[in-house]
Amino acid sequence: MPKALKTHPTRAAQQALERLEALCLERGQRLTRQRRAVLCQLLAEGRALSAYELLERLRPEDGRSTPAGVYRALESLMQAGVVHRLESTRAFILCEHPEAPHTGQLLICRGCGQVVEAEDARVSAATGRLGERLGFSLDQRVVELTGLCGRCRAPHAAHAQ
Amino acid sequence: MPKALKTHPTRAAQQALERLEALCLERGQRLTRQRRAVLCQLLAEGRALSAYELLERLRPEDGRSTPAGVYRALESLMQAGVVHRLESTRAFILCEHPEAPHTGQLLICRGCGQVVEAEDARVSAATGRLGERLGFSLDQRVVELTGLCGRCRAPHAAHAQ
DNA sequence: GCGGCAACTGATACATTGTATCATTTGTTG
DNA sequence: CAACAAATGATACAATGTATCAGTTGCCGC
Ligand SMILES: [Zn+2]
Ligand SMILES: [Zn+2]
Ligand SMILES: [Zn+2]
Ligand SMILES: [Zn+2]
Repeated sequence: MPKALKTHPTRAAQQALERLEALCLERGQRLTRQRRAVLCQLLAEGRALSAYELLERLRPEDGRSTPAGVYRALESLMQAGVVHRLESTRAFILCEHPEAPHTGQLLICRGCGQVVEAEDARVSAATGRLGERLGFSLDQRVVELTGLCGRCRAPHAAHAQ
Repeated sequence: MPKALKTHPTRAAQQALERLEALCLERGQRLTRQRRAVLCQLLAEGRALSAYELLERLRPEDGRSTPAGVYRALESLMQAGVVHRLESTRAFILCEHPEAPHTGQLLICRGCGQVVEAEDARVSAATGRLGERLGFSLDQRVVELTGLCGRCRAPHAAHAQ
């Protein structure tokens, strides 16, 4: 009788979690204890985490977590389209727009670690056409733009969190 | 008296090597034995290699090569703009257009491993504008498009090389 | 050429990230 | 409940990348 792991999410987070869980099921992924736990942690953290950072956070609640387990859970969640992997930082983050599966762009701030997910039509069109022009049929598009976000670039602004 | 490593490049490769070496020097990188050796191997191989594949190939000629040494050489060559790192495969490849430092796009074939480097104005413009729109000042743009190249997609074509 | 200094190297150890394997457990289906 | 596929637990290992520090090398001005 494996009950859900104890977490204390806010009401909104709870709803977000349910929405993500529904999407996983719709897309043919079983939603198991480990997968739910990974989802919870990513939601609670609100930023990108490495697989081993996830593991650290899961261990206290489930001493049986292992690297392989975490990677397997992440694999399933990426399959379901609710998690993305950041290739340039080797981290994982919740999808911000999981309703429709998509090929997005990720903007990563060096300063605060913030990741913003975009779905820019011009970028998508341009990369698609580039593939065509060079005779490639693309099945994965990694677009990761790194720099400083507005807040981190502001000259002497108080660090408003 | 560390003489240059023994390699037997073609005449054309030799010229390419000299051109790359000149660029490294122009851009303020010392061109040492290890760096030259890494450059040679990448040129000889003509495809992307992981740091440890490079190490395997360097060891026979220079038993003192170490992972740290290879990574340091690669770091310098990337600084000089003559080598790129493929984030999505964790490999390194010679730049095809090293004359002008650039933010290019890489197309990677799953079938044959071929990497094609592009400098598409529309993609560059679109990613640049996306960054601006979201208030980011970008300093790195990773655009890696993976799929099947024309040859690998050809239905029953003979494997013409 | 020669001293002095910064950059680079060699050596070693270690840190991080990701997989393989296989016996066991769990969930679903009939 | 039986049977089967999927997922897990446990363990070990593979692949990728860094830290440290003593010693060496290349460069620059004399
Ligand atoms: Zn997304
Ligand atoms: Zn920021
Ligand atoms: Zn290039
Ligand atoms: Zn191909």
